[in-house]
Formats: sequence, structure tokens, C-alpha cells
Amino acid sequence: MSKATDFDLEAFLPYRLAQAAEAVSLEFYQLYRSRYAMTRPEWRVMAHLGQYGALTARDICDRASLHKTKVSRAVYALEQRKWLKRGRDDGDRRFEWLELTGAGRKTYDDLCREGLSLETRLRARLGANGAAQLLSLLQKLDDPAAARSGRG
Amino acid sequence: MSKATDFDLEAFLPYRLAQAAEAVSLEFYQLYRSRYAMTRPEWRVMAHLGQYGALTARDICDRASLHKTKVSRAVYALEQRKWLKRGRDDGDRRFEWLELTGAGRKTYDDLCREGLSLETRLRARLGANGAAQLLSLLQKLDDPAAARSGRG
DNA sequence: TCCTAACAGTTGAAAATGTAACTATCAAAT
DNA sequence: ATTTGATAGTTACATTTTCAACTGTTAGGA
Repeated sequence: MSKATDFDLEAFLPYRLAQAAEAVSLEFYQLYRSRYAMTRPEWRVMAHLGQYGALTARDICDRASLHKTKVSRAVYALEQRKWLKRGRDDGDRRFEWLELTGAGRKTYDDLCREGLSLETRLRARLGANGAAQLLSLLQKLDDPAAARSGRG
Repeated sequence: MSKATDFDLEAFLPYRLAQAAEAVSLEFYQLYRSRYAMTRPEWRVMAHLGQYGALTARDICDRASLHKTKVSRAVYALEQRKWLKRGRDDGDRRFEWLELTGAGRKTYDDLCREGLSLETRLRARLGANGAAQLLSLLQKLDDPAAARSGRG
């Protein structure tokens, strides 16, 4: 039977992942925060729209694992800054299609370039196949099925 | 020169790490939240005291990468619940030595057992050397020096 | 048609967090 | 001994997040 003394905080995966995620995202967060006064949910929403084109708020909730109130408020903020435009779906008027404006895309493009620069530095730390290995391991964690079938 | 179209959100390490960390810690968070009504900072403080014995608030800030106000409030909450006791340092009266009480340790022990159970499930998803590989890669991310010297 | 349940998204209030200013203590230098 | 600057930790206030309740819309029956 497991004993509390077996517990090793330094090797506890939830803890180490949280630490690493926080450390790695901090630098990028400070950039979009200081340059554009964006919050994390705002960047996430923008990133998804920039990456995938028009989406509904619901799509973003699902894909970004973001609560609908966060998305709602981020969308409102991005709209106020004219970085995003909404349009009702004519078939089902509950949906709103969200899209970046030209100005929004310009901001997104700038942050993409910064993101790529950060990504390059991170990959350098991880060595040759490190990044691919890491992504594969994270995939297995997220999706137990991937671990069993050997996918990733 | 990097172009925005090169940016791939699905392979962006800060994003994937944040997603994985969130997914993995969610289950454990829900447990200590529902069973003991603890917040994340409270669990972190308790985990550090349980793991390392008496520490000052400052020690916990540094080791857990937790802001001092979070630690201050978590310590207060744990103290109210009689899970933690404080004692002034006689040499330097600015310090407070923090320690779990018997009741605090009992709670900690229970959560350790749950943590070990989760850890076992996570490691099963990662395969034979997966967990060790993952911890090593995370270490390299956190600490650039480790990557260059091959440590970790 | 009308009723019910479900869904997309918003809003208000409560809880948590971040920031900066604060108290109290100590160390070093005069 | 007293001033200056640093440190440990707390508190107040503003912002953000969470949770639950809400509006408006659609779908599927009876």
C-alpha cells in the first residue's frame, strides 16, 4: 500500500508540469501584456481565430479549454479594440461567427513572429529531438488513448 | 525571416504545456477542493511543509514560485483550520517558522496517497521511460543551463 | 400550436489574484 | 545611537476569475 512518505513533490508530474508551463509562458505573457495590454484569454482567443479563421465562441471554448465567460469577455475586449468582428449566423441565430479584422490580424502576425522566436529558443534548450519528444509525451498525457495505441 | 504563417499553435510549446498542465492537475485539484475545500495555493503550501518540514514563508515563495501574498493568505487559511502553526524565530524576529500540526499532517498524508495514485495512472500513460524523459525535458526548459551541460 | 428541454452567449455577485503600499525588524555605516 | 537601506510578511484596493442565474434562440414532441 502506498505511504505518504513515498510521495516526492519534486517528481510529482502535475506540480512539475505546472511549474514548467508557468515559467515558459511567463516570458510570452509579459510581451503581449506590455506591448498590447492583452490578457491571457484575449491572446488565446486571438490565437485561435488567427490560426483557424472564423469560429464561434463555443468552438473556441472547446478547442482552447477556456470557460465560456472568459471567452465572452475576451471577445468583448477584442471587439472594443476593433481587432475582432462578429456576425450572426443566418441559419441559427444563436451562433455568432467571430473573425479578426485587418488590424487584429496585424497584431496577431506580430505576436506570431514573437512566438516563433520564443519557440526557437525553447527548442534550442531541448536539443535535437527534444521538442518532438516533449510534444509526444504531452499528447500521451492529455489523451490516454494515444498512450495505449502508441500514436503521437 | 519568420512569417506569421509559420506559426503553428498546436505545436507551440507554451500553449501545449499550459494545456497539459491544466488537464493533469484538474483531477487532483477537484479532489482536494471537494474533499477539503482547499485552494491551489493552500495545497502547494501544505505540500511544501509536508515534504520539507518547517519553512519560512519566504522559503515557500522561492521553492514553490508562489507570490508572497498568495503564501501569506494560504498560511492564514491553513492556520485558521488548525492545519499549520507558526512560531517566531528568536534570532531574527522577522521570520516565522511554519509547520504542519498533527491534523495538518493527517490531511497531507491523505492527499499524498491520492497524489501517488494519480501519479501511477499518469506514468502508465507515459510508458516505460516516459515519465523520466518528461521530467528531464521539463528540467531543461526550466533551467537553460541544464540543457547546455547535459545535466538532468 | 404550445410546451419542454437544450443550446449559445451574457451578466452580476462572490471569490481569488496581482500590485503597491504598508508595518515591523534587522544590518551596516556613520 | 542614529540614519539608511534591505528584508519578512501583511493589508488595501483594483482587476480577473468563477459560479450561477439569466436572455434569446432552436428542436422535438404532444
